[in-house]
Amino acid sequence: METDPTAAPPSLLELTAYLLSRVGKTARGRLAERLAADGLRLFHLAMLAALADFGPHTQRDLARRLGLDPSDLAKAADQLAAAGHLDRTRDPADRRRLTLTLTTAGRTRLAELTAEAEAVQAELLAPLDAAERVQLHALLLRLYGGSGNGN
Amino acid sequence: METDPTAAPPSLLELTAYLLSRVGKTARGRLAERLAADGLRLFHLAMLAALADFGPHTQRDLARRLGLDPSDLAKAADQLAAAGHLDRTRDPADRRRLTLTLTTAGRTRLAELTAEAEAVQAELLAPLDAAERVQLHALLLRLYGGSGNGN
DNA sequence: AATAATCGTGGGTGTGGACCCACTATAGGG
DNA sequence: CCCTATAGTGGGTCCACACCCACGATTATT
Repeated sequence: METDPTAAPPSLLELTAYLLSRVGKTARGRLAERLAADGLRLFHLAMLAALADFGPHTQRDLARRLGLDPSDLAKAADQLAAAGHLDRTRDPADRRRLTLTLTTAGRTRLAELTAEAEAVQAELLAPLDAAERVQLHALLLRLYGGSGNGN
Repeated sequence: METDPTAAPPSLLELTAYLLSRVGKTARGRLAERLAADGLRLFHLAMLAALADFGPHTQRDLARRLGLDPSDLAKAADQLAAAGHLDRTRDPADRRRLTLTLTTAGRTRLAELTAEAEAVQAELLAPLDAAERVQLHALLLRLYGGSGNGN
C-alpha cells in the first residue's frame, strides 16, 4: 500500500481547502446524479425549498435569494410549473410580476427529494458516527455563514 | 434579519450534503481563482504535488494517479514543461514513454503555490479556531477516504 | 516479419454553469 | 402623454470539465 499507484499526493491532502473542494465535489456530484434521475437539478430543489420555507416569491425575488440569474430561473420555473410543482400567477397589483407558489404536489415532491438527498447524505457520511456528523454540520455551517453566504 | 431576502432556505442548510457541496464549491472557486492569476489550474498544482511527493512518473501513471484523462494530462504537461516546471524525457528503455520530472524551478513554484493555497485556506477557515480546523480536517479526511478516494 | 498492444497527442464532443443582451409588457414619475 | 425603469423571457455566449476517438511511434507477441 505504500506503493499504491492511485494514491493522492499527501501534500495536497494536508490542505483543508483541497479536501473541502474534493469532498464537496463528490457530494455535489452524488446529489446531482440522484436528482438527474428525476430530471431535476440542484437549483430545482433549492427553488422548491425556498418556496416552502419562505412562501411565495416573485421570480425576481427568488432569483435574488438563490443567487441565480433571473433568466435562468425563469427557465427552471417553466419546468417546475409544467410538472405541476408550482403555480405561476400574474400579480394583479403589478401585472409585470409573476408570483411563484408551491402546489401541494410540489410540497410532496419536495419531501421526496429531501428524502433522497438524505439517503445520499447517509452514504457520504457513512464513515462518521452520529456525534461526528453533528460536529461536521456545525463546522460547515460556520464556514458557510463566514463567507459568501449571500451567494 | 428575519426577513433577509437573500437568506438561503433553512431546510437546505439542514442538509450536511448541501452544505458540503456549497462550501466545497466556494473553496474550489477561491483556489481556482488564485491559481488562475498565475495561469494555472487546480490540476497543475496536483501534478506538481504528485511529482514532488512520489517522484517522477510517466504521463500514463500520473494520469492514473490523479484520475485525469491521459490526453488532458498531456496538454497540461505541455504547459508545465513550457514554463520550465518539469522536464519531459523520453524513457530510453521504452521510447514510447515520457517521464515527467519536477525541476528545481518547479519545486520552487510548488512551494509558492502551496503558500497561496494556504492563504486562501486561511480566509476560508477564518471563522474557526485552531482546534476546530484540526477537527474539520480530520473529519474531511475520513470522508475522503470513505468514498471515491481513487478519483 | 507480421500482428497486436501500448504511450502520447491532436482534435474533437457533450454537458453544466454563469452570464448577458435585446425585447415585450407593464408601471411610475414628471 | 412621454420617458424611464422594471419583470420576465428567449436566445444566445463563454468557460471548465470530462470524455473519447484516431493516429503515429514504439514495443511485445507469436
